[in-house]
Amino acid sequence: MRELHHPKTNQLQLSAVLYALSDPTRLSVVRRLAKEGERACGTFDLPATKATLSHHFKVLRESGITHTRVEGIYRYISLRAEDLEARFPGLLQAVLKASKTR
Amino acid sequence: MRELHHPKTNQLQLSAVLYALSDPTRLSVVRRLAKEGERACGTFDLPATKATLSHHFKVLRESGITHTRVEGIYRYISLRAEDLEARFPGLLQAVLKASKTR
DNA sequence: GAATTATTTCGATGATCATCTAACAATTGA
DNA sequence: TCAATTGTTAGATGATCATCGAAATAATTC
Repeated sequence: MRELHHPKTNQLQLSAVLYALSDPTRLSVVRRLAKEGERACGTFDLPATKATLSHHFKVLRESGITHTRVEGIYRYISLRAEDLEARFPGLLQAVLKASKTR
Repeated sequence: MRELHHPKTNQLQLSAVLYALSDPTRLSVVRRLAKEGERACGTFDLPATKATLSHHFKVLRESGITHTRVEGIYRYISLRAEDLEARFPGLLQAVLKASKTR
């Protein structure tokens, strides 16, 4: 298995995080993770092909918003909520709250 | 003078706001406005041509982050801090705070 | 080992973006 | 009216992006 790259908490870039969150599909993923916790890649019901979703998961992971855990045939994605809170206090909660007011 | 378009507070789109803030040049503008208040377009000391800055000011205005006031030969830009707080509570403050930790 | 399942990667496409120069528009002051 | 100042707009360019289908990778099961 290839090693998956996860940036360290103190290396997270605000611009990259904001950019990642600015895409509606990726924000949907983040919301789902916040509400329901860790999920396998294939369990998001979103209007995009698996190739497109894989791309979005990569953007989220490389920006430091999510963590991907490989287990057998699956890849489980989770929010790096504590890391985000440590690096950018209040940001994730504000975005999640804002994302509810459509 | 042309009328400048400013979206209403309840129409602000989270995606557009996050996207606008994800650009380092635009974030610099927002930080300056937050710290020093209303400024004319030409008084930002940023490494870009006036055409490029004008583009960034437009993105900020159309996302609802800033307000542009025309006065004579100048255009004064200010943060719509109250509107942002009303629509997306805590978001601006979290971003501003995060932008200090390089 | 072959088939199945989950996901990534490759290669392509059309769209959007930041950036620039140059031209334009609007206001003010001489 | 002319010149100077401030800022926008037009048009172009190269880069990046979201998206897709198809091929590839990796793990599991038969």
